[in-house]
Amino acid sequence: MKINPNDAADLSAQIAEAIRDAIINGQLIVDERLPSEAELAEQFDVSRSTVREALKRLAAQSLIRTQRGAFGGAFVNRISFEEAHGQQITTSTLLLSMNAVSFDVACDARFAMERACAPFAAQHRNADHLATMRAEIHRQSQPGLSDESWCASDVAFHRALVDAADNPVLSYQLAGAVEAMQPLMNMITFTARSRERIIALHTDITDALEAHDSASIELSLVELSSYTKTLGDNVIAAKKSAKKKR
Amino acid sequence: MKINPNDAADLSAQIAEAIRDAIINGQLIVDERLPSEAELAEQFDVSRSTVREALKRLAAQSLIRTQRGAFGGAFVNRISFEEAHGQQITTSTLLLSMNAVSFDVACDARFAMERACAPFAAQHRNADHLATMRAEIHRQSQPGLSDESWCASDVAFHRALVDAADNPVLSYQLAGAVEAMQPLMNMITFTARSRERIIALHTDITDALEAHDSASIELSLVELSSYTKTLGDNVIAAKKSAKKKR
DNA sequence: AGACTTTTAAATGTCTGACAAATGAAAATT
DNA sequence: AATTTTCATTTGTCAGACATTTAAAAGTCT
Repeated sequence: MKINPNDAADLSAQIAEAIRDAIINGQLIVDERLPSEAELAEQFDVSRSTVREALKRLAAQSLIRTQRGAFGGAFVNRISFEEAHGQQITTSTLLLSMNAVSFDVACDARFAMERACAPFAAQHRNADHLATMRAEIHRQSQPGLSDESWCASDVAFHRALVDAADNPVLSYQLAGAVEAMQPLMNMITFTARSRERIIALHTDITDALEAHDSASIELSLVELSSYTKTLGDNVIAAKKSAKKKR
Repeated sequence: MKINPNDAADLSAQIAEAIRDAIINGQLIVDERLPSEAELAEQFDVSRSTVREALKRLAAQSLIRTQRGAFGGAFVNRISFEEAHGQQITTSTLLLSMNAVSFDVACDARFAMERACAPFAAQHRNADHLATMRAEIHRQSQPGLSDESWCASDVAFHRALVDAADNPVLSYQLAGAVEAMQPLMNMITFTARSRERIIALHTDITDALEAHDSASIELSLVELSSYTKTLGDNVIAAKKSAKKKR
């Protein structure tokens, strides 16, 4: 593990990169203990503070975890789906909000990926998934449901659909996409009529899932996507006309 | 922006979280300058080193960038698709390698997501995409191509297909999944016969893309997925019997 | 001998103070 | 007016100190 003196970057960034590379290409394995900060400082010929800054960078990416005390230190961390998921949400949310990603583009991506789950969900769904989805549909039909609760229930519904695919990699990717969309979805105020329409599609999806009918799930998702985009476009149009009036 | 004294976590982690939250919920906007390290140290009532460790955590997630000199400082960073993509590859690669994700599960996820792109790719593909894909197919047909070059060309082919969808969000998600799969794909040694079969499917996909025939693309992708899984299973079976013999 | 307590060494977490290096604004010079 | 120099500000790095945590090791008691 060497650092390149020609590299213009900060020492702490270079050291972090060197250790990161060692982890990625397997020179450091899961749960292996890194040398102590003092030893690393000596190895890289830098001060302990510089090593610490490098380690904090790695900790921020869940690549290592640290433990205080004797026999403590920095250990290569087995990154969990949950941790990865949390990071993905942060990144994706900011990516969408900072890069002026249009509602349509985000919506297309989200429903397309969800559609990718359909065949597996149709195959692996069990009674629990169906029960969760029907419970959420029931909650969604409740009159007087706040917009916030409606959205939360919507997420729970789709999350159950994704989880039905029984593929942790898909769940991780999808859950990230769905959650990152939330701030955009929150712009929409769901009227009673639009809720009714969405509930009908949710019911179709659940029925199709129960019948192991992947094609029908996909069809309903496409419809749901296009309907959601229509709602989004209306919000944008309303904003524009409000601006004009002003 | 306050830190919670009851929180058991390190001060630098708490401070990083406080600033991260401020960025996510819009209290700090893109390109806004954060207070200097000395000022932050005073605000949070900690030393400058602690603040610096917090800032390095944020820098590792591309949430801020720093600049030296007068009028320098830490600025909220507009995270680019490229940066996010890089982070996703690191995370996804480690996730797969560290959590004993089976080849089948990863393969399912990868091709399912790629399949999600098909309708958009069929709609938005242009001559450049087709040319890239045909060029990669041509490279793949070259005899004596190393396994490494074969894999690189395979990635380039699929990347072109994904990019044809003309949806940056999908591209970012997919490219991550495809690249994260690489270490697993590298376990496979592609025989001349298996290459031939894959090239045939690549050709089918490209033809279907040219014909705007989304359904055919999806069909070929499903076949490609199942064929790739077969190859993977063979490798695993071969390993197992080799172990037994030993 | 075994269970409990105390000590101790090692490691991370935090603080202080210092200097180096970079950088853009302002002042001085040509 | 253009160029150069100075200067204040800010991050990057270093050295050294102390606090806190932790588990092993040593000691003590029953």
